[in-house]
Amino acid sequence: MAESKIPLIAIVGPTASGKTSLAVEICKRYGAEAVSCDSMQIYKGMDIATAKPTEDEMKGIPHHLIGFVNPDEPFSVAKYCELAKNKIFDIHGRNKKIVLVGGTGLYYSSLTENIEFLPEETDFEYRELLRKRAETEGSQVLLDELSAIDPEAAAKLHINNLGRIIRALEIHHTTGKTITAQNECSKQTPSPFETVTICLDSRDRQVLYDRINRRVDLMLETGLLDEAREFLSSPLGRTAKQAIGYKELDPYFRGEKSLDECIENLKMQTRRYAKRQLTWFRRIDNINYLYIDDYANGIELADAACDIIERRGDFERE
RNA sequence: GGUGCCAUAGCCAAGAGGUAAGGCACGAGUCUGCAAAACUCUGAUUCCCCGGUUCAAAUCCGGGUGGCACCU
Repeated sequence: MAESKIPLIAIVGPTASGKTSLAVEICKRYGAEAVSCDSMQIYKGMDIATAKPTEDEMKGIPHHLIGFVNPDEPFSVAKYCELAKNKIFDIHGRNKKIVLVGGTGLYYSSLTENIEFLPEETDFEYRELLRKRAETEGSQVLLDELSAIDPEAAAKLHINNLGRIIRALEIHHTTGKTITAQNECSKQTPSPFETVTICLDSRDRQVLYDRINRRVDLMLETGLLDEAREFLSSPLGRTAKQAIGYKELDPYFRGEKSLDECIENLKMQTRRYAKRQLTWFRRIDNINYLYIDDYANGIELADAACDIIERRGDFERE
């Protein structure tokens, strides 16, 4: 049974932990292709802020699902999973191995756990309606309504988490099922993948934070300001506009804050993002941790990664 | 040298005799169609130091130390 599954190597971890270079090294060793698992690198442009791998960094390894969506288009986990699955089947069909690489925990989990998304689950107008009702009647009214149809879901939601309360009601509205039941249904089909996951982290948090700070400085040196100026002046979808790296610089362009203040804030937001990423991966079982401060260089780190990968027996080096 | 103001958590900061607000950061956590988002939890046995007044002092008084401002 397990043999019919597609073996997947996944490299995850917080931003600036070195996923890209490790993934490229692993791809080289196993003759694999890289599939991105990143909610922001999917967009065209946005190269510097999202730290997209450059041609140089890719070292000839094909990278998929990077830079193919316009920033004014909304995107979603559901779309990601559909595209990623197709990509993986395609690569596997060509008898190549796959390395999934990226730091978007939701995308990673949904793909590897094979969460099923149905086509009729969204209704933006209804969402808007609920949002207006929350303004006039208060969130508690909506939470109470949810409690009446799905007490389990309501019990787990905090009153301030309006977005999730609305989503739970929206699902009931569009599918007739509670979100609790719906979530149960969405994980009925077993995953077609057999995944070995490696999460990069640092034993000393400061090591990671120093890398983040340095990388932001590097982004500035390579033209982040120009990219941000252009980004902020073009139409944006609701996903892309959340990217870290542009909105933090906006107060500077508007003359409201000094550049230094904005840069400090950008670094801080990036550090906090890294922390949330770690929280996400921490609660997933069967993740192998590799600590970047345990290794002298990328080769040693890749050797350690290969040891973990080969223990599973699905992979042979080329 | 003189005068005035200030000193509260890592940072910003309220409190003005009745037993230490709040914000940010840090740390931890939640997560099923916006996820680089959104949301939750968490910190001072003590208010620069010493002494005094008082049933009671971060709050009042005296002295010291440090900072800022102005004057000579």
